[in-house]
Amino acid sequence: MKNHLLTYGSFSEYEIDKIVNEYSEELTFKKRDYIVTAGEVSHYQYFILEGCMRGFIIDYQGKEHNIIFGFEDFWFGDMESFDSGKAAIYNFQALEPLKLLAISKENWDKISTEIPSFIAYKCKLFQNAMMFQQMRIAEHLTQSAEQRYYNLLQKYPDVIFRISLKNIASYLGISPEFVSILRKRAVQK
Amino acid sequence: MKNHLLTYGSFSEYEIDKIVNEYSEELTFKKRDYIVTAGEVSHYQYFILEGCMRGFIIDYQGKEHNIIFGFEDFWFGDMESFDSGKAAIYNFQALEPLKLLAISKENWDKISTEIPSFIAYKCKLFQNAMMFQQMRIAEHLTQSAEQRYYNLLQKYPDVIFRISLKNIASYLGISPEFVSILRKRAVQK
DNA sequence: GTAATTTCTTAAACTACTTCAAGAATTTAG
DNA sequence: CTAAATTCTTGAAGTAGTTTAAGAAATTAC
Repeated sequence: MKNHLLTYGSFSEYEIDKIVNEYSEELTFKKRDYIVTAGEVSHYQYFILEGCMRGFIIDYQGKEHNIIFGFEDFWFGDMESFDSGKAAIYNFQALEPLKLLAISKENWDKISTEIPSFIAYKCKLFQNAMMFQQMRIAEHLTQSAEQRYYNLLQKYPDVIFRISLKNIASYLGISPEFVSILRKRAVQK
Repeated sequence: MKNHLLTYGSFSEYEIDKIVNEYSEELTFKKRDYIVTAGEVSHYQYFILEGCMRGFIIDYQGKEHNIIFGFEDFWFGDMESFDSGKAAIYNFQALEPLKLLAISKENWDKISTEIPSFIAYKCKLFQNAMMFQQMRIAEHLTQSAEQRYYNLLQKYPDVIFRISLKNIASYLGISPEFVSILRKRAVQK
């Protein structure tokens, strides 16, 4: 996390130490464990030290839809629940054994007041997240399922080794069967 | 804009005055005018005082896809171009006669250093934008075209009076012809 | 190490939505 | 006020992607 803080923000050694060692706690989860469950209130923000996870939403039919994947050096959490104290709408689940740093709402607020440059850091992260999501919407509007699949593989070639076809399909908004067909097509070419 | 600054940030009268009167310039655009053109560098962030606009992207076939609409009290701009100085990828075009406040990169940076609480304000805005986009992705993954259309009408009933069917269709990622069919269906019920 | 569970593949039938085309209605421009 | 341009509607034909079902392959669990 130290590297990440230094890359996206400007902190003193002392401040970094405070954030990482005083205000964060290290947590581990097994594969398939839930870090955040929709319907429950989430009081933490999480930073991935090791492993990967998915964030998903459950629709009115009970189907799961992946909204996001997170790998090393990635912040996540149900921001809305964290801020408002209302029930989370997203689920976050470990796809590999996960090692996280967790910061409670209480400590998060302390950091924000005690370390002014943390706000600029947050700002940068939200901005990046916003631009990322906007690009993802653009991709949904401009590309076919097939194009979205190849686009993902090209942008994140290693994803395929860590995320199951089923989860990739869900993230892209395609049925797993159709991804299977696309794979076959690619082989035949 | 003053109201918006006070709602989402905490500023003194003096600071607000400085932002609005010293660092912003008022611009007007006619309907169909481009505020930002993809391919050109954009050095401004814009705040809508009156009117509405669309942000869109052009795909490899030359087709336009609406990414966003903005009404009164809305900030917009090609954030990526503004930040990096590279060419914008989004177009922004007036859908009604537009009255804007524009803040140049230079002044934007001045505000950020001279008025510390502006960063927290920005942070809040980016966070809201991020959550909004995330919800939009969730809607694309969980809902059919028909559901997305009704969902939009329910959430923003007045949109229909200000935005053409064609532009609504583009925003939802549906063909205008199909929206026409949906409208007919709704009337028949 | 074996049974149980989950993931992936394949194929056939289906459908939500698109594309194309052409006319009607509305808006814009001079 | 009229012509030109754009937007909206309707219908018919087409297709990208879904659904269902069932077996094969891989992974998980004890």
